[in-house]
Amino acid sequence: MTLSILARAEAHGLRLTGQRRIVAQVLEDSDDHPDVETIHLRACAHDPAISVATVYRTVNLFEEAGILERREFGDGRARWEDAERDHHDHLIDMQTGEVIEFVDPEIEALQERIADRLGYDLKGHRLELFGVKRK
Amino acid sequence: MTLSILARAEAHGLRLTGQRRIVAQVLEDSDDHPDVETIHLRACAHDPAISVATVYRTVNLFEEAGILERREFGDGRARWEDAERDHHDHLIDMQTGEVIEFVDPEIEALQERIADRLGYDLKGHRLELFGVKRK
DNA sequence: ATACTTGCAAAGGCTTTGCACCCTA
DNA sequence: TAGGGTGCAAAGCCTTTGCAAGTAT
Repeated sequence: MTLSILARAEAHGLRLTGQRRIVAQVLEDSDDHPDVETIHLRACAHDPAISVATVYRTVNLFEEAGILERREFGDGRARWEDAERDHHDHLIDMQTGEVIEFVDPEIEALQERIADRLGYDLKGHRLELFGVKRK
Repeated sequence: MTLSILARAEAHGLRLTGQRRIVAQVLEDSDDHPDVETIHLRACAHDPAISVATVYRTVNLFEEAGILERREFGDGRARWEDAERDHHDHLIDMQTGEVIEFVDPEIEALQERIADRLGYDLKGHRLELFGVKRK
């Protein structure tokens, strides 16, 4: 079972303000990897008064609590997603910025093996493949 | 055989100014993944008058020419390295920012297979594993 | 009631760019 | 010489932060 973002925030003892509930809901409803600007835009649909600063503070807070994960796809801004989503990796189209999610069973094993070889712990690991779509 | 950065710049018809020669030399001599600030610092050892703006313009120019490759390790600034270095991947310590280079033959095959499956061309591909060192 | 949160606007860090001057080919 | 390059400082973007006012517990 997986608790909702809000439930996990509460479990972490975080204060549940109206703004945090909204940001949590927005990310709960997102299947993509929204940046702060996008999250803010979606949050404004619930409460037009919410500020970008609060969105920044909330996602950072949730990240520290292990509720969200920050992604960097090379376009200079952070993307966010629920840390409890099923593990998957990303393929980024360096020309269009498009993000493809995929799962490959071998990658799981490979990542562990490499981390092991190098003495690293890949909890919360990610794989990023950068490429361009074939014509 | 692999031409020097400077030789490749010349081959691309780029104008070889004093500043570009220096930036090329600095990167030729670098075994790490310097950011612009670091490149500028090293360049100043050759010519204290070189400006950061020129370093930015030069690395971007060299990237467009396929001479250098830009890396993003999640710390908000770009790192640069010779595009002709032997292919390798990176493991980034998310706590210290340390960058480990490594090569794994299976990754080569895996990357190709995944790219193939997804219809992508991974020329100039990269793998980034994010983790923290085991205690 | 108190400690924490928010909005606003200013500031920070990295990168790009306009402009006048300078230099390579 | 002519077209491109450089330095400087200003501006752009994304993100963080100081402060006064507001709010969850």
